[in-house]
Amino acid sequence: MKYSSSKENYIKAIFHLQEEDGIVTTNQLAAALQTRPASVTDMLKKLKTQKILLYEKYRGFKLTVEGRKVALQIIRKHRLWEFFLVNKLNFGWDEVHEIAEELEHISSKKLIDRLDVFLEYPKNDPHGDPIPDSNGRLTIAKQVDLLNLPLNKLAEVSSIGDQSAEMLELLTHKNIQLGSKLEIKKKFAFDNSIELKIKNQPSITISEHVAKNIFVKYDE
Amino acid sequence: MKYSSSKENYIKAIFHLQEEDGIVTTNQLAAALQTRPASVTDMLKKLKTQKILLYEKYRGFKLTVEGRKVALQIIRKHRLWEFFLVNKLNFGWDEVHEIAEELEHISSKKLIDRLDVFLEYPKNDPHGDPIPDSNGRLTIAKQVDLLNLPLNKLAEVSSIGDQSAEMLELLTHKNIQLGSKLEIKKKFAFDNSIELKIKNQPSITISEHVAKNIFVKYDE
DNA sequence: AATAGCTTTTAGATTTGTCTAAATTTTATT
DNA sequence: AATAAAATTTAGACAAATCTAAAAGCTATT
Repeated sequence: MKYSSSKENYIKAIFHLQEEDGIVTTNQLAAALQTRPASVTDMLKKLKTQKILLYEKYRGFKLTVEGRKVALQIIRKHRLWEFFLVNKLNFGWDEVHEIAEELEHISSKKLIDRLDVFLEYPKNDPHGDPIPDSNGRLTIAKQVDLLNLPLNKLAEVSSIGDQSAEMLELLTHKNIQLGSKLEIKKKFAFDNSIELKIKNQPSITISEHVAKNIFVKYDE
Repeated sequence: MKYSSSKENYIKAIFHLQEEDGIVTTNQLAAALQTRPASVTDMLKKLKTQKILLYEKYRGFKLTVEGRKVALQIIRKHRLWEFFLVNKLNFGWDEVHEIAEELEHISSKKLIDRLDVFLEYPKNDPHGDPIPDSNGRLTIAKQVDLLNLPLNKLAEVSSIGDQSAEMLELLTHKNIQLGSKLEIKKKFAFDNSIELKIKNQPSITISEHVAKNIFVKYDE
């Protein structure tokens, strides 16, 4: 089934608020969507007839199983596009949200699955949020800093602790970015420095201080 | 200024019909957009007040300079996205049109210019149609077959004459695709075979028969 | 348990883009 | 030049998404 951009925005907003607060209210939703409570009520009724939502007036609402599925597909698209914008088109992670808000409404499922392949199945978007897979499943991957990543375990850079200009300079120089796939080849007990290999790149060495500030995710 | 998807579709359709037939009629436009003549009239009035269109009822209409500019930006987006879909996401050139119809309405100009950089400024979309540049200019590039491309002149594959399975197999094997940038390194007078170098790839040799069926564009 | 103060919903409009059916204008044909 | 045929426009409606103002329903406090 296809939904209008507007409906998709409601579905996504309800999903996010539900995650955070458990219960979502009309006023909250109106605030999140920058619209009026009356408009929200109108839309809730429509979503109810489309079985996206369980809704009884004055008594609250929440997404159905189907509604959650739709929400996760939209979130998948949003986050994959964000990853694309940052890692392929060199946008800064602070400037991609708005563009992804538009791109997430492009309907082709095939497009998004091909994009996923092209991007090599990233696990997290540039803000570190997890990307649902093709079936809408959110893999709960472990997030650890590089000091705690087991040897030879393939992992993906998911967030950076220290975002100072100095740290970013270092990361740029070593060509480490969000989404980089890497594994640790050696840990030196002497100074806790680490030798690691990023996919398609020669091995590099980083200090304990740097390793502490790079967080990665991996399966299992 | 921003225009709705619907308006953009009208603007683009008028531009294309104008190119082909010189004069565009209400009925033609209705047919092209799969809508009714009455709806077209309604929209023409709106486009007129927005100065996209010169329009006098019953007497015809055509795009203003501004309208043509808008049209070219939409076409630029459409064709760049098509190129992306075929060359990066491995879609067939016959399955990209519909997806590009959606993508062309994404508004960010910065996005499209970055995409252009990422794709290395392709001159033609997968159907061989020229891609307007960032300023909306359509470079009228020469299109010639490989036999007639001057030595050491950088050119871009823009269309394929013989689209048989055998030809496509050969092109796939030699890694020649629409959009490939290449130059001719040597022409052998003996059998008219050609040695050419595709960007980032080792040199290859092709026969006269193949060369005759590969069309390229280049500047000047 | 009454009521004041929120929250939510309804009623009635508005905008955008579309439609049908009827009217108008242009054009083509006799 | 008159009229038949075709093209175009108008008039009036409708669906989607939104709004304002007013009504209705909750809930919290006395």
